[in-house]
Amino acid sequence: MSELITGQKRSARCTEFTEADVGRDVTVMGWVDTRRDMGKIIFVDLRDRSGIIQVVIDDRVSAEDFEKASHIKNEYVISVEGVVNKREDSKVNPKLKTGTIEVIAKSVRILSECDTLPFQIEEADQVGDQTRLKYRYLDLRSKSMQRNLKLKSDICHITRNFFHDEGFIEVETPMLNKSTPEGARDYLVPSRVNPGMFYALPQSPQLFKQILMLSGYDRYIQIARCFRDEDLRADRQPEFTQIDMELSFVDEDDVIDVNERYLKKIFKEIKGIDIETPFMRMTYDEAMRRFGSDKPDLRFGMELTDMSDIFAGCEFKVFADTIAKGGSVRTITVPGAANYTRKQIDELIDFVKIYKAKGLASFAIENGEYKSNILRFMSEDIIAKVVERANAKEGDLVLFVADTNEVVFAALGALRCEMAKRLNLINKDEYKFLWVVDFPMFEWDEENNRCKAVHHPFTAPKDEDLSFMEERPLDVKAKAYDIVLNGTELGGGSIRIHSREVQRRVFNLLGFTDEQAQARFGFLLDAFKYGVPPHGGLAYGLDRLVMLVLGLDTIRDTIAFPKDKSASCQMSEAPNVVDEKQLDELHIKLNLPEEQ
RNA sequence: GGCCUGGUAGUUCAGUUGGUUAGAACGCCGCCCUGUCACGGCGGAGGUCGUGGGUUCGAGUCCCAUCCAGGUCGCCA
Repeated sequence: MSELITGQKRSARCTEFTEADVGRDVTVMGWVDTRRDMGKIIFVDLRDRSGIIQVVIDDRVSAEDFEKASHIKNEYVISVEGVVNKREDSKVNPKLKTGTIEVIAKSVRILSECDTLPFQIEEADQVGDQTRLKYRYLDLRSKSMQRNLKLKSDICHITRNFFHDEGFIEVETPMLNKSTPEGARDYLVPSRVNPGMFYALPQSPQLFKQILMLSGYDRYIQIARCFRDEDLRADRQPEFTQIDMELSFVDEDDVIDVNERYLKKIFKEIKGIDIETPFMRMTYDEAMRRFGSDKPDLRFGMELTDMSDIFAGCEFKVFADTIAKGGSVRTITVPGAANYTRKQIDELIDFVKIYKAKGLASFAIENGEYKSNILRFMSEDIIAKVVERANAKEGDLVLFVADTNEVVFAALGALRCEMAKRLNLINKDEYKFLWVVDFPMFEWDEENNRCKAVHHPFTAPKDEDLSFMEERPLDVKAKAYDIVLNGTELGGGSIRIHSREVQRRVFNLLGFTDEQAQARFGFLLDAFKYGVPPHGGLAYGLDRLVMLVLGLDTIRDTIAFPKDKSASCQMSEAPNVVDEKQLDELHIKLNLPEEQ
């Protein structure tokens, strides 16, 4: 049975009624959240996106309508005409916003029935991901998903208002672009009218926003969809949304300043939290040295300590050799973990192996005694120095990793976070913002035996490093900055190169000939011949921002229709195969791997 | 591509050292109930234990392979 809405108009959403409406004739519509049938009286909790109001159906409706109502089940869509009634004190439900009132039905219509559900809506967030995503339309009815999407909408609204008030102009950039093989893999789109040619979906609006600066738009903002064909993670989707901006006639501090005010506003309006500005700033080098990470979580301590000078040339070959080869020995001091068992330490060893560390040495102070698997290699002098520098006290556990700096930082940086989690050292209500600045300009690409841009090739080097860029490229710092919140990178940006000369030098260092650079980024380089303002910008991952504000574990819970781990949509079954005919039109022949 | 964890009723899970007919909660179906709000009461249905193979007198449980899902490393200029 499916009745018409004809002649009815919804008075308001379920929880938009108050005691001021008592006595008023109203029409309410929504989904049946629960139904309590007492035989001659039926209670229905009617739900819409605003929440729940109780409807009472008894002999005040026609016999026909009562019969209808007795067959109502969960998630039926119904409409009820009735009168708002104030509940007696003993019948108030303090759990509902509308708990002091209810609607006494005069008539009931079943607008739509509902099959048996694959899962109960109120339990949706306990259901496995695959089932939730297959029936995403039901999952989206849940309180938590409705809250998440509403909050994301609010954040977008605040974002647009804030940047509009700051003089930013919102401009759309194209979805169909030229592919540039640098960086992440592109999603490709074949062009039917240009056989054999492909567009690429944007990984970010980077080049276009720089062009907009050159064209004089001065301050640009876009809430832009971006695409990257890389493997997925809990916090990574193949399509995601950036809050993308670019500003002209600025240096680093100007970009940082406007964004601190922006984040302050978001947290004030969304969470009611006053965030202190300016945020702390830390260079990349310091972040790596102290936390083993370029996105450190500052909500807890356990900083890394360099022990290399203490162990240089020591008896313990593993440490001594590592140091001699240019690596390092570093530690973290874990408070109150001296009683870790052999088994627990073994778990930690397995943990650091994920990050390529070959092992993990430990040193505990328990009941005034030293316990260590490397104690026999440590002289009293070394022990004293380690205890002092690690600031190790009774009950502490000092964990050592010896390897190349890269591996030591990765392993101890991750271990630091893991131990904080295990020891419950993280205050979930705390928000520690940090600007990580002065990223290196280049890193060495072993595979191609050349320099690679850490950020992207349009990032400006620090003014003071320009003079030695060709001699010592790996020492050059960039005018690049990341905004980090509680150990997650919320966004990043840089001041861009606006000098053709500097741009040419950077391309040369990256191993691009003028011709190659022209072939890939020609339109930008050409444009830059016609008067470029100094400019820079920043982009946030909107979905990640929402995830952090809401304290969610996965970015999927901030996206209405996300992809699963294999980048497929369980609901719509994208991607799918296409007709021969479609491929023929595109002049595409498939060359699939042989089925086993 | 590597590693880790998991896959048992519609859902979430339990299932002992391998041992009769695989359980619970919620949901679902039927009946009863005029103030419930996680309503309650009575009764009932529902499972090729992801798939294939192996070991065994006997496998949800052990072994091998494989598929699927999630996490993670690589990757993400």
